[in-house]
Amino acid sequence: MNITGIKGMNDILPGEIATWQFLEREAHRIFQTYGFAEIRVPVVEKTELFCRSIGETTDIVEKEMYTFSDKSGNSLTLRPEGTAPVIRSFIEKKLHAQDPVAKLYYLGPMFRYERPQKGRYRQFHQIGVEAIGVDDPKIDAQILAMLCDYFSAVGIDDVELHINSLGCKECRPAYRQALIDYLQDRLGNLCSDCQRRSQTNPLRILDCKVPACQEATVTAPSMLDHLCGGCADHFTQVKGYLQGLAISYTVNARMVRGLDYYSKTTFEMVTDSLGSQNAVAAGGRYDGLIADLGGPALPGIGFAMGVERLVLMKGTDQLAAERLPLFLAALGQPASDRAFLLMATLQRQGLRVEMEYATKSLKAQMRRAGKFGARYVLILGEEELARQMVILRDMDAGTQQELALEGLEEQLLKLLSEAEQTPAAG
RNA sequence: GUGGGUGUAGCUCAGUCGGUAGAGCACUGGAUUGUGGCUCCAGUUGUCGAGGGUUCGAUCCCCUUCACUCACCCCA
Repeated sequence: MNITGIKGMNDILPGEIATWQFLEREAHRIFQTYGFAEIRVPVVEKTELFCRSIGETTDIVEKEMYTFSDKSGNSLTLRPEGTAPVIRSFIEKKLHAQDPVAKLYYLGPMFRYERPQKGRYRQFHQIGVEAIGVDDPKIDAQILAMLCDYFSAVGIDDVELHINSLGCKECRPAYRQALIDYLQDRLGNLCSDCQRRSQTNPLRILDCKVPACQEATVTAPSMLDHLCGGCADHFTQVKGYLQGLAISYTVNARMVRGLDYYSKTTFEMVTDSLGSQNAVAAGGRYDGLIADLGGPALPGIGFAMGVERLVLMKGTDQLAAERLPLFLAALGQPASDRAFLLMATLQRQGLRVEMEYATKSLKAQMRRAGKFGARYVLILGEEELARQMVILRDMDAGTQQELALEGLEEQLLKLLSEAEQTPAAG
């Protein structure tokens, strides 16, 4: 039996890497435009970090973490999300001492032991953003604007922005109790999952997919009606700024977050093109988290995007591979050696060149050049070499010309840079 | 953790009412002694997911198992 990869952990193969690089490149470009700086934190942290930040009773902490002991007996965990490590670093490195506002982004693999399905894997990748130190609703709106900007930049428009407010530690407990009271005499109408949720996470019942549960809760109290003055004002201002920025959104009072640290503004970028894993990006405000982790009492807000889900939506055959400018076809060993040197010289000049390594028929080499989509093929034939010449074939026009071997590199570089100015139709 | 679906060539799949397999694409070569994309011709590729059972004989039937996949759950 061959050694196989691990369930739910995928290889990202050359054929799909162009999409990944594109999505990452656009993230770097846009986030930096908005003043965010990249931060890279380890993939492994002390287990305690995630227990304290995500919440001891969440599914992530209770049953989905890759936790193990290292050789000194420390309990370590592969990060299941990116916010906690970034905040840990922020506190530990005292980034707040240098600048009261920190705008950070990160990208990389996360790990959760879940049953894999479409858009959900055990090693998955997130691109995330954290803005720390600002409680003004302007930053909420700006984060959302940046998120929308990203989606339009990468050409994914089949998404909808949903926003909500979860209140704060002042107003949420009262709402939670009001909801529990409401559900008390309706428990019989709820699905078995929701009966369980009524004990563990009553807010979750609001976005249960079972129609009966939706019907049973149509008149349920809304968090938005129970926000305290500060939270209600904050949410109103966020919506106002979004309108000012012409960002369309849907208020979804039933949207809940899976991690305990969220407060006030929460949001999701959802789609119906991914099956059941419909959130392609999600986030929210986490005003208590930094203090909870032993740092200064600073507010924060952020989001994470699931890269696999972005890739699924973007597709991997959209981005055509850049065509090859030049392919070298050589006939005979001396010509092949010559071509090899020429290829190396041109590559050092920054030109992308390919050749056939084995000695094969010209037909086979031309076929290979065609497969690369080569713009030009340089044929180093034995007869021409004897005359100190080579043939340059224009693959689009089907024409060819002889070039002198002397000064060939300069001629090629000149010709190819001209061809680049006026790209022919593929 | 629970439930459904699927495992046959590198890929997408067909097939054998049980007699150890085929198509298209891809790949290689040829038609053009040294010229790609179109066309035509030829060729190569399989432990028929694994283990066991029934049988003269199993890729096909039965059992077990593993893998993949979708959904529940959960979430990016």
